[in-house]
Order: sequence, then structure tokens, then C-alpha cells
Amino acid sequence: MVAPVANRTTDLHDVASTRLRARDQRYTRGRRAIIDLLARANAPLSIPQLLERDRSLAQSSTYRNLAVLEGAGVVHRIVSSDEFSRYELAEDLTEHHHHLICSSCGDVRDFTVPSALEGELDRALGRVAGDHGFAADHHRLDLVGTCATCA
Amino acid sequence: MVAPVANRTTDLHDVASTRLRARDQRYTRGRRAIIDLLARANAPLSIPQLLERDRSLAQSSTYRNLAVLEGAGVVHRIVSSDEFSRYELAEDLTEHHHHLICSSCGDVRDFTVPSALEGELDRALGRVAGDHGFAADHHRLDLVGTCATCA
DNA sequence: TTGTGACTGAGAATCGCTCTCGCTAGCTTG
DNA sequence: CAAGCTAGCGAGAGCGATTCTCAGTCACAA
Repeated sequence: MVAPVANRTTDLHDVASTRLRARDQRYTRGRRAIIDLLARANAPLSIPQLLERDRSLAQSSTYRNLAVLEGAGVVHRIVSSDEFSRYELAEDLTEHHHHLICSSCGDVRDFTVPSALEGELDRALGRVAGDHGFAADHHRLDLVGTCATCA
Repeated sequence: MVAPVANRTTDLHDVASTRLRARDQRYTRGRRAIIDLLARANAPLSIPQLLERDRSLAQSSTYRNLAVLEGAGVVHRIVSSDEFSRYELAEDLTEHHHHLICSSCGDVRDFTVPSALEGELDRALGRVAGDHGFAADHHRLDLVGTCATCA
């Protein structure tokens, strides 16, 4: 559902590598593995999910690397009311999207809304931000409920 | 900005009391104090904020009471990427609204969007939910950025 | 090959939050 | 009023996701 802007995976790695290098950081095997997993998932993943999908990842390194990747703007952290936070590729590496959040199992899936509506939303939010002297960075739209498998 | 549906505070307390009683729970001083603070704030408050505003509240009791109040549907818990979670009155006791979240200081303010747009949004989200076999409970729209005082 | 600085991973430490437990308080029945 | 029952209370212990520490590695440049 979410098509990477860099539509060949190698491009994605190039972008990640470049953004890290700009901060004097290296694009190591562990970091590449994380990006691969996130790119393949099309949904935000928690650390346990990442560790499970790639047993060679160490927990502490994964936490650290995700923080580094977030700082470099390659990855975005999502905190729902679930016990774990989740990570996805930064928005400029994917397509603008939103989340279906299952309040029963905590799982998250991506979805999009028609771009016309999205545009209207953006304009309305722009006005709201202006009214409040708020410098908007991005918006977040989640649909919370029960997923098909939990129903 | 957010006008309680029960526009006299006493009504609010009546509702809270009734919902608790329905679960064999009492509307005690500490619980009433929490509701008062939340009703007065017009923005979600964290536990530290609550404890600071009413020094007679005990931390452990406040955590417990907020969980109880949430279970009774009187209060709603919000987890942002901030270190603390925040609580506000349940949506049916206030007006449907959204949040301006300052990623610098973590503070949250309420805002609303035109009801026409809200309706459109609801219809679009309803379609999305249907497409995914998802039983939607509610949606959540946040504007993340930097507030006026942090700018 | 040597130096510099980032990376690694196992375990310790942190800290928001939850649980435990002895005690109090409100309500109901005798 | 007393007795019983159940919910609440609060201080501190406990829990668990996340972060920090630290002693080695590993890349890359000179």
C-alpha cells in the first residue's frame, strides 16, 4: 500500500546512508537490516517484532540504532497506547498515510484517504495552526477500533 | 474551547457518579478532585500536572483512580510521544475535538475543525474501515509542531 | 600499522507506571 | 449502635520498556 518514494530498495539505502553520513554516522549492517525490515513491512513495527524477524539483531543495539535513525530523519517513531512503541520509515521515504490501530491486539496497518480530502484537511489545519501561533510540522490521523482478526 | 455537554459542573459530577456506581464504585473525594481539575483545564493533563495542581492527591491513588475513571468511561487516556501520558474527560462529556501537540515541551491544546469537514472525514474513514474489515471506534487527529511559547 | 572515532552487545540502571498490603471509610443489615 | 462487607487509601515494593555503561570491534584515513 505504501510505495516508497525511492522505489528501488537500493535507492532507499542510498538515502539512509547519505543522511547518516551527514551526521558522521555509518550505515552498518544492523541499521541496514532494520531499514530492510521496515521497508518490507508496510506497517509500523515494534522492537520485539524486529528482533523476531531478524534474530541476529541485538536488543540494545536495535533500540540505539532506531534512535540514531530517527535522529537522522530516516525513521519515525510512533507511540500508541500499546505497550511498545513502533517504528516506520520517515514519511518522505514513503507515501503520506495514516494508521488503523487495533485497540485489542495493538497492531497497526497503513491506509490513505483521497488526496482531495487530504488537501482540505491540510488547509483547515493550516488555519487552526495560524490561529494558535502554532508552527505545524505534520498531522496525524488514526482510526482506532478492532481489527478483522480480533473481531 | 471545549464546552462540556453537562454544562454545569454539578451535572458532570452526577454523570461521573452514576457511571461509577454502575460498576459498584464510589465517587470519592480524590476522584471528584481529578474530574474537577480535568474539567477546568480544557486540555489533557499528565499525572505530574494533576499532582502539582492538587497537592493533596497521592500519586499511586491518582494512577489507580484514573484507571478506574477510564474504565467507567468518564476519562480518556492519551499517549503521545511525551514521557507522560495525559488524561482528559471522555469525549461524550465534552465536545469532539483534536489536539495541538508541541513536540518541544510536550504540551497539548484542544482545537476543533469545521463540522462539515469533520463529517466528510467521518464518511471517508467509514469507507476505509469497511474496506479493511475494521470496526472503527473513534478517530484521532493531531497536529504536531511547535507551540507559540516554544517557538 | 597506527590512530581516531563510531559501533556493538550484554548487563546494569532508569523511570513511568502498577501492584501489594495493612488500614480506613461508607453502606447495609441485625 | 454494632458487626460485616466491600471499596478506597497511600507508601513503598515491584515491573518492564527503554536507555545507559563499558570494554572490546571495526572502519577509514594518514
